[in-house]
Amino acid sequence: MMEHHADQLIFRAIADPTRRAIIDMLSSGDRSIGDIAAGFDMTRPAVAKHLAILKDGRLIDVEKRGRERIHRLRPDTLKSAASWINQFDRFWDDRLAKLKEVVEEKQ
Amino acid sequence: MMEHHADQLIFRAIADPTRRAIIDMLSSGDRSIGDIAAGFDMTRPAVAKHLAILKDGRLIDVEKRGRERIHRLRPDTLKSAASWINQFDRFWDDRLAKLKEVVEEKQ
DNA sequence: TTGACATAATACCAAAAGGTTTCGTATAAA
DNA sequence: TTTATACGAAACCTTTTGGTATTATGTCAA
Repeated sequence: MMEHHADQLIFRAIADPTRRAIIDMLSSGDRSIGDIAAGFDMTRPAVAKHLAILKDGRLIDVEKRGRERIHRLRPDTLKSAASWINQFDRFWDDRLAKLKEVVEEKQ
Repeated sequence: MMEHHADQLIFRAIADPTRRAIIDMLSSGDRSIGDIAAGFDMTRPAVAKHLAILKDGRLIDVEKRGRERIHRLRPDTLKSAASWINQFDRFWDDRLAKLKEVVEEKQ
């Protein structure tokens, strides 16, 4: 089951809780680095690093507007991660069905 | 949007490509550490550490059987990660619909 | 009982991650 | 034109991560 390099960048991007919080924040509207940093107890360069990693994972796009950089969540990329996770749906169903059988037997 | 510590352990567990490969491997059957290590170019202690992290994230269960430890994928835990990702479904749909509008306007 | 085997536990190492401070540059505003 | 602002980039520090090698322990098998 060979995996693409791009997938690894996505998983790396969502591995950090700060970056997931940034994703949550951007889902309610586009923001500059300063706006985002204001929501965290962290310096701007630190936030900028997180944003660079999110950009590497193609989870956000950046648009230069005047002296600001507006960060916008991409509407598609997270689906790659979702699809890996969802391949276990059949596994879950099978296992939970077996568990149900065992439980019902014991009654 | 406060997040549970347990969630962080799950994301940490799936962040590493070796651990995702182990998850894939275990989805086709339970295995001992030695079995798993045979599938990787890596020493047994290294694999054992990955398994410990997967266990912390409650993605696998371990059963002591004789002198072996059998590792079994849990059928439920990955759903927490899936649910975080899936909360963006509405966002994707909205954005893609808007993109479609823009594209059609330009034609 | 003795030897082989599966794993645990520990110590150790290099590289990556996550943060800071400092300084430089481009743009906006006075 | 001068000043303030938003950001980039680099240097640096500390902790975590992912790996190794080594040694110890418990269990099976001859």
